[in-house]
Amino acid sequence: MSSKKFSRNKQEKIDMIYKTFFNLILKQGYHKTSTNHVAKSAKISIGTIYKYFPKGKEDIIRKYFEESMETMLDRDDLINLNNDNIRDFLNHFILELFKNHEENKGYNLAFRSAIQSDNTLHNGHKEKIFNFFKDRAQKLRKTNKNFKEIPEERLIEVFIFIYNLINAILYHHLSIMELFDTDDKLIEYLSDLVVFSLKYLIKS
Amino acid sequence: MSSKKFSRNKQEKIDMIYKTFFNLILKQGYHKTSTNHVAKSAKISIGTIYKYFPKGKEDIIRKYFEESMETMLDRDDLINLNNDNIRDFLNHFILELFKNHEENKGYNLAFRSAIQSDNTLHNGHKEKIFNFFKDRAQKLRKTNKNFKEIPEERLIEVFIFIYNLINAILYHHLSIMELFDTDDKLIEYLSDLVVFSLKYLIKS
Amino acid sequence: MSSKKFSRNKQEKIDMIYKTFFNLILKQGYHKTSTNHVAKSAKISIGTIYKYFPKGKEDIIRKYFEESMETMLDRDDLINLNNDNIRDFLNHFILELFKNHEENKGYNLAFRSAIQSDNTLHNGHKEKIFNFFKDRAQKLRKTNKNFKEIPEERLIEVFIFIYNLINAILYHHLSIMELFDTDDKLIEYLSDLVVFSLKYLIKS
Amino acid sequence: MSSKKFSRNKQEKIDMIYKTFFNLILKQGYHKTSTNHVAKSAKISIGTIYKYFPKGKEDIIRKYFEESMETMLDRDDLINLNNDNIRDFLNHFILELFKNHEENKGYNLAFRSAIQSDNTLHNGHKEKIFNFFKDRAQKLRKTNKNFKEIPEERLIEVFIFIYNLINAILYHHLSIMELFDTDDKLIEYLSDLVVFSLKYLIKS
DNA sequence: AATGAATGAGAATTCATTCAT
DNA sequence: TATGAATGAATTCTCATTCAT
Repeated sequence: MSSKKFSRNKQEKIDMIYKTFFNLILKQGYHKTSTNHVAKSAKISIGTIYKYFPKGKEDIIRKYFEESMETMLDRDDLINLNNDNIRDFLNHFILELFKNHEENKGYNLAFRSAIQSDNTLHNGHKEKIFNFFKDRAQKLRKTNKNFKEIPEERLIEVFIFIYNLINAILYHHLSIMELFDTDDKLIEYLSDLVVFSLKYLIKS
Repeated sequence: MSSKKFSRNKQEKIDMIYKTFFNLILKQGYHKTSTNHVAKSAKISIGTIYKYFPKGKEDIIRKYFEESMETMLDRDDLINLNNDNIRDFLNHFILELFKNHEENKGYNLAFRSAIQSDNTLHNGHKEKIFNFFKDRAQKLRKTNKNFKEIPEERLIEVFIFIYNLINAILYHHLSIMELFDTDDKLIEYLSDLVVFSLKYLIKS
Repeated sequence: MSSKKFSRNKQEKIDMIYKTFFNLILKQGYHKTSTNHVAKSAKISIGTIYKYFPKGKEDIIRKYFEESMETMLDRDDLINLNNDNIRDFLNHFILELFKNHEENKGYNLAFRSAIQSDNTLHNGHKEKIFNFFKDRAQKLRKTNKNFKEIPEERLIEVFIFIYNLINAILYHHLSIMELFDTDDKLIEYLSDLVVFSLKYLIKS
Repeated sequence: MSSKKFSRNKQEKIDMIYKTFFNLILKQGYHKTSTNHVAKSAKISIGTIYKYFPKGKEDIIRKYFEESMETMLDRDDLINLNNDNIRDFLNHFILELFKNHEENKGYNLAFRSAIQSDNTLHNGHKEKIFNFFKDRAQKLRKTNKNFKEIPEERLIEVFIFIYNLINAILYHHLSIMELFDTDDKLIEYLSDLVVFSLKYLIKS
């Protein structure tokens, strides 16, 4: 019971650190946000931050990313993909990315901001994405005739491109949200865009 | 001749600073690249860097950006736009962005990397883009019937979106270049993509 | 006890910084005394100096000055001033200045040295002196007939002049101390000097 | 003829350097005034400044001081001093100091400002003053009965004190000028003050 | 476990001084 | 002689990280 309480406090603190850190990055940019500043803003001692995140800033981002990737991407939707529901899958995938964007706008922007100034982080991220889609591509080529014809490497590249394209549109300079009346129209546009793009990418 | 040599040295030094700075950013990320490090790598004294760029890193990026924006965007292509050559204009515009990307891949990536960690710079950049397209939108609405019907603000937003979309694809996580056999195919894809997108954006 | 030790260490460090800084200024002059040099001499890390004095040298002097002004001037001697004890008051005031000079010779000289090379500091100092004597002048004019006749502004100016005169003699080029056999004779001289001067200043 | 013109240009430049340097010190304080800044303000190249003043700032002040000391103090007034005209001599001496102050207010303040932050300069100054009054004291003790009784060292000290007292009043925090209606009254006050002070100093 | 004072390497920036032209 | 570009040591200041309490 007491350990439960403790662990809730611990998680609360960790969440507080995430929240404060990413808020500060949004306000000031990554390299102007210091761990000491985070500690002061979050009213948590700098010692505690280093207890939970021994490597400091890098650790905060890496751990947040690991948690959020698990939440966002670690599902088995792709496995059941077949000829008939490619469009459904895409809609579903894009919707997930979009929902994640809406819910974690600040966090994700901060993450991207951080990744840009830290090559280690950037490469870790790329590797993670690559492995994720490599796994999915392999499964797809085993279970789906259409995909068997596409070389594995190409399939991975295409998936990554789609993933990046959607993210780029959602995050890049932030101007897109205001261009569509409703979220549904945006989702529709993005799905159509991906289908449109796939034709070029798969065949070329 | 002696004065010529002087001025050549000056520009050579400035170019050397740009080159070294952006190379280092590409290698190490923005916030790990210090002015002193640039000086040492470029074999130029730190004093010289601060002579030409009194505010340090920020100035290097800002000045490079100003120069490259002028080179890249400051032309009058849009003025001659009429009903018949929208597609030509788009092709031309995308080609320019693409050529700029090819020639200045390192510089531009570094610039984007830097912009992500510096909000002042980021806002300056956004403002510059906005003003550029505001000017173009106003000219277009005066000379072209089709555009007159679109509100100025919307037109600016759409242009910015297109600009960002292309840049996002060209720069975002770097995976696109390997997906197309030839540059022409990439350009074709991008043009088609923009035309495809415009339908959604203008009407919505 | 542990908290006591903490706070004692803190004040000890601050005092050590003051002591070292002013000693170095006395030896080398203000602008040749760097914060790093102070840190090294005081065997305190440069970070600690900036923790307690975030604006560096300027802060050290300003804070010391604020503390010493409070110690030296922030008393209510002037309030009880009446017709009969002007001479006593003067003796007392001069004695205070003199004691302060004796005890803090190094600090005060350093402060004056610093003030000469820093206009911001100088103006802050002048303002502080002015406000101090403005307050005293206002109180005096309310409670003392003789002073009521002297315009407030004039009274402030005269007080400041007296204050500066004494300080100038005590600090300016350091030659006075050796001219008098005993401190009492010096104090007597200074008091007589002020009384002598007041005749000129009040009437003119 | 051409050499004459040159030498006038040279002196003009030197005067321009003095003027600019001391004006900048008055505005910004000594240690914030850089030689490069002087060069830019005076529209004289930094190379030229170092031609005339090879040791930089220190040299500018030292040379100006040497010139101004010669102008101000290098006269034989004291030699003819006798019993009857001590008061006249004092008036004359004070008037000289006062005139110098009026004419070179900026220069002198700057000089004092500079001296405070540079111990070499300060010591040089003290030595110069000491030697000047040593010379005068020796002459006086040879020619004047009254002074013979005062030990040479003491006489020098008293002279220096008087000199410093007047200067302190004239320069110290600048508040005196506004306290007297006319210059004559100020001079009178200063003379009386010195006579008043001498009684204490000579006898003690 | 939690705290936050303390550390010091390293980044940004200045400025006296030199030297090629 | 005059110039001012170039230099780099020295300075100010920041911030990730440690460790005694």
